[in-house]
Amino acid sequence: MPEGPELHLASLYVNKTCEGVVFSGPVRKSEVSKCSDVPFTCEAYRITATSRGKEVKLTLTPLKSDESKQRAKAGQAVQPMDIVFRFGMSGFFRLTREDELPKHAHLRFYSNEKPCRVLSFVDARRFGSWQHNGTWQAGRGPCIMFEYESFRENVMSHLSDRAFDRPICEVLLNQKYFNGIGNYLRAEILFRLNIPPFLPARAVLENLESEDSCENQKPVKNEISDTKKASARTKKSGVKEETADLLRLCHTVPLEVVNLGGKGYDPEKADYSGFEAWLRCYYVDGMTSIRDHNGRTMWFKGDAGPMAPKDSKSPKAKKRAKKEDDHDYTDKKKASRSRRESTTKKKVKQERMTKTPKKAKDTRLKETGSKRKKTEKASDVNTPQPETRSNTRTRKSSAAETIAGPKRRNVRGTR
DNA sequence: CGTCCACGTCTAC
DNA sequence: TAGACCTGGACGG
Repeated sequence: MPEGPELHLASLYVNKTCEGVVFSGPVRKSEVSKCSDVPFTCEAYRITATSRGKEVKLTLTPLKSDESKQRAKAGQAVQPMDIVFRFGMSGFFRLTREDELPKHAHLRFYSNEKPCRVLSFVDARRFGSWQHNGTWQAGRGPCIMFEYESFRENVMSHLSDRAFDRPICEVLLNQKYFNGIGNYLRAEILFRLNIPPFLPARAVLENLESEDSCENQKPVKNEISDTKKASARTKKSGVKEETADLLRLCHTVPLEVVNLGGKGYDPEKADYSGFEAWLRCYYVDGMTSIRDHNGRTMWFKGDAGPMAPKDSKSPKAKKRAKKEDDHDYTDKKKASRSRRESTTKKKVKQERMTKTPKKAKDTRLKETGSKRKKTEKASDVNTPQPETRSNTRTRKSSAAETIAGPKRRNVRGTR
């Protein structure tokens, strides 16, 4: 879930699903999580959420009652508490019944309902984190989506910062200036403007206005617009996109994802196809990809630009699958695209660009030998898990999803 | 089975 | 500027 739009969608999800829900008791943490315990307990409290860039803040608000003194005495919270979350690569929130806790539910808030429900912070890879009594992380810039003017000002007034010595695609991941932009957004944004990703950032930015020249057109807003959208579609890349500059697209492109109304980037979910169809560049068949200086895959089309890594390594063009898992709240199915499929063309390109494909940082360790670490893993959730898939793993690729499942994607040049 | 890859930070040499 | 931190899906043998 984790770029600006997904974080914001997560906050909307919490506000929507937890509206009117009364939570009760202590906040509970999984055994495996290394994040701090959250010292909050209360007979009755509510949960609301806000987002800023790549962070979400939950506010736990105790309900009023006459006996606040007694409560305070009993160690119960009286004051609200804020908890600030970062999602890492895999974090999200989910409200479920207590007997259906998701795997990797590392922080949990229990309702006082009859069949109890639980709001969980779920994070398979555990790169996410939280901080109680937290504030927005110092050093992160204004939100690209909801603090647009100050975001823009913050960039334009700091162009002398050495941070802008780097290629534009790498600077776009600098959260001090682009709080909310992540790997798919940088690709989509640069693609819209046809900007070679490895142009020097300062050169790309220095001629932009400090104030948005498109000011009149106002932010994209959460307009669940009516019917005019259809026509706007047809003449896409009309005025708007052509006059919009890079900084403005850092604002509008993420808001497009919010307005898609799904979950954003989340291949596991049923409504991923809407997001997938929205992507024009990232992971799209026919586009080029190389690794930037930090080992992150940059997707683009055409010229890479002068600051491209010399020995440039292009990652293997892998395919991606969406699995049909349907336990979703909104089941709006769509025909799944088959856009990232054939790799034939890319292979040729790879041959040219690839020297020694460096391994993903992510995985390098395992392979370089270091044997298995000690940690005999405790169950992720301290709730007993029905350990259905023990070591007798069956390849499950054939059941459930054959109908419209992954097979589709592999359609090669059948055109 | 093993390898590669993934929406992101962090901190240590 | 490398690693470290993690799990799991897709794919290849």
